[in-house]
This record gives sequence, structure tokens and C-alpha cells, in this order.
Amino acid sequence: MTTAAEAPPERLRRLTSWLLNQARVAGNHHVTERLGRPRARTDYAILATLEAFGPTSQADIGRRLGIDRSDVVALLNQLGDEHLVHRAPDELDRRRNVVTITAAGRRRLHAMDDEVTQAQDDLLQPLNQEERASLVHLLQRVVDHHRGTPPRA
Amino acid sequence: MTTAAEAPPERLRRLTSWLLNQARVAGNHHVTERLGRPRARTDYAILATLEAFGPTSQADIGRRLGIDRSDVVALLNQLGDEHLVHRAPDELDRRRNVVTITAAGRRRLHAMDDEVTQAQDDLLQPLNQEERASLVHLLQRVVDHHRGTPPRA
DNA sequence: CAGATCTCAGCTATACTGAAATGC
DNA sequence: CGCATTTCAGTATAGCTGAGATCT
Repeated sequence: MTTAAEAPPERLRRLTSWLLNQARVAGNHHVTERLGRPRARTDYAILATLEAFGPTSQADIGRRLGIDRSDVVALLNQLGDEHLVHRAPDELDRRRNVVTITAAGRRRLHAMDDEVTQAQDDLLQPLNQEERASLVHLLQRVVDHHRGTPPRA
Repeated sequence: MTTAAEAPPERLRRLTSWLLNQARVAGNHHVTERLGRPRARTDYAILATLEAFGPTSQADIGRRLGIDRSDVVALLNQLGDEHLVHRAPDELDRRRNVVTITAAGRRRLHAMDDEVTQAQDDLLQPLNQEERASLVHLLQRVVDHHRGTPPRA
């Protein structure tokens, strides 16, 4: 009886929303373990966005990733301190900052790629290739469907 | 250009761990919206555990749900204040508290059931019944595989 | 004695709100 | 004028750590 108790109730085990929360914990655990720092997950997302779309305003970064405008500021401050991104005022729309990934940022991003990929493998170990693709596809459809809907009720 | 930017980079859209985080946000959003308070999700999980397994120690609740022992204390304080659970020292092992669900707790749990079920439907709207079952099954296998492994590296 | 349990105090990360300054 | 963007200050929650008291 010391440490016997384990399984969660079936009521929760059938709930997609609960399973997503549990799976997310496992996923973040593996990614964070591979990347070292916890905040590296968000850094990776921002760097990936900048490499994919080129110079981007802070507000657009936030919208693409679902990060609050206010938090983007702090995250970019850190990335700027590490010289992984460069911030400059947009000459065409002076309200905005244009954020650009630096050469060092690209190097960091590509180095993270390997670790992140391995973390996915850790997470999806119980599933075969077909099942992994199926899971990704189902999640994409759910996520795509709720784009622009979930926050701000 | 005002609010045109939307989609996340493909690099993230292919990542299971990222998709899980995004889907979890949508799921929690819908559940919280139906239940009213944000903390109700955790309350639901605890009440479901107590109804499923009967009187349970605080440490076991935490292990079953992946909640820290320290947070279980605070959550049970609130549930106790609302008379949804009852806490008493375990006479057989006096280190422990035995937590029991009350009649009011059962009523609250069953009332929440409807809302939670509807929230799943909101979340899974883009998927048909077969796909929903498939998603749940895949997530269960991932979650089951990482039971007892994810925290405490 | 080693180890488990409950509790509290406190820390960090994350998520969000409100408001100000600036510019479209 | 209304609206968008960046920034800061502040709030709230979740998740976790460390330590103490109690008990097996």
C-alpha cells in the first residue's frame, strides 16, 4: 500500500481534454530535458517562426504562436541579449518592430532541431510510424479548427 | 497587413509536442467555459477520483492525477470549505488523511459531467466519431506509456 | 533508523489585464 | 477619431522545492 496506488479514474481516461493535458506534460518533459532550459521550447518556436516567415513584427509572432503580446516582449528581450534575434523599428510602419533572426539564431535553431526531433521520438515511443502520423494529423485538424477561436471569448 | 498574419510555421505544425500544447489550450478553454471557474477542472478530477476509488489518501490522489502533494492540500482545503469532500485522519495509518466525497460532492460531480461532455464535443467538432475514438486511443497509449516516468527525472 | 505523509512558505514559469506612449 | 503596436506594471495560477512535524 506504500506506493501501490497508480491509475487515474476511467472518467478521466476517456476525456480528450484530460488526456491532452497529461500527454502535454510528458511531451514538454522530454523536450525540456533534451533542450536543457525550460524556456527553450518557446525560444525554439519564435526562432522557427522567424526563419520560416522572415522578418516579423512582434504582434505577428504572438498571433502565430498564441503567445500574448506582452510576453513576446520579454521573450525577445532575452533572445536579443543572446544575440539570436535583432530588433529594429519598421520604417514603413513606425509603430512596429521588425524582428529578424541572426546567424547565431539560425545556428541555435538548427542545433535545437535535432534535440526536438529526438524528444518526439521519446514521446511517441509506444506508437508505430503510421500511428504517429495519424496522431499528428488528428491533432492538426483539431488545432486548425480552433485557430483564432480559443482565446478571447 | 493589419491582422493578416496567422499560421504557425510548418516546423511546429509537424511537432506532436507543440500540437499537444495548442490542443490543450483549446480543450481547457472549452471545459473552463462550460464549468465557469478555471479551477473547476481540477476539482472535477479530484471528485472523479474519489467517486471511482472510494476514500483515498491525499498522496494517492496526487499520484493518480499527477498533482503535487503540496497542491493537493490547497485544493482539498477549498473542496472542504464547499463541503464537497470530507477529511479525516486514517486510524489505521495515522500519517494519512482519508478523503471522502460527500453527497454534495457527488451531486456536483454529476452536474459537471454534462458540461464536461459537451466541452469534449466542442473541442472535437472537426472529427467524426471514429476519428474521435482513434484520437482518444492514441493519446491513452502515449499517456499510459509515460505513467510514472515523466516527472522526477 | 530509513522512509512516508501532511502541511506550509516560497519560488518560478506561464498567462493574462490595464494602461500609457506612439503612430496609422 | 478609432484602431494597432510596443512596453511596462501588476495579478493569478500551476508546478515545484525545501523543510518541519508526525508517524510506520
